[in-house]
Amino acid sequence: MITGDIPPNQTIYIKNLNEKVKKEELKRSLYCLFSQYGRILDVVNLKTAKLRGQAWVVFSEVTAASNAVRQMQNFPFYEKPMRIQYAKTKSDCVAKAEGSFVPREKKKKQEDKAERKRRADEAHQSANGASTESNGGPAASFRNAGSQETVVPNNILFIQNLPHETTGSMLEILFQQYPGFREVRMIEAKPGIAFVEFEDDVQSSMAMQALQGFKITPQNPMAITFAKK
DNA sequence: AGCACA
Repeated sequence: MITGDIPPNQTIYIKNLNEKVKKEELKRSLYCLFSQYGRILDVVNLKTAKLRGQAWVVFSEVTAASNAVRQMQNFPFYEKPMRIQYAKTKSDCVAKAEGSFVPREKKKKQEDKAERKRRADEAHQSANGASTESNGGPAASFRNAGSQETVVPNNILFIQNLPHETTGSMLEILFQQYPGFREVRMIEAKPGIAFVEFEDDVQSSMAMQALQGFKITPQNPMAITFAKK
């Protein structure tokens, strides 16, 4: 098992990422791709010699991380299958949120010593403002959080809950703005649904994330899932 | 392969 014996963590560690992708694009793509599993607090990616090709995605819940580890395992992302594990340690943004953040200074020598020292300091002077800052990234959204059903990615999206008067060209306007768009297919006999095809799974995932819940009318939030194979 | 917080 790829996760080995690493205990569950709300942060996932991803390796085997395509190192040619620029950092900002990679972070944005990871954000889009993984926000289907839950609210994302942070995405960390460094391009140093030791850390390129790897990233951390911090979820607000461990259950979201668990689903992501299982369901996105080996997902082809920029030509390379993602290898996903739980992170080995707590992310700084999580520690900050719960007020236990200790800025690291030297190496990772004896950090429980540092922890003790911090506690002592706090006892003396109890003025410690824990700042909860969230990093940049596209607008957050969470859906499917905690869902147990297995998501099988597909380059074809299945759209439901459309108003019956929706036309193919209306959907085309919406979906063609996302890279990899191929075509919209409506089923004459079945109003309210449509299929939208992209070149690959990554691109269809991005469009799904971007347009999930989009309302053509106030009563019709789009429900987008991957089409069944 | 590589577990950080530019």
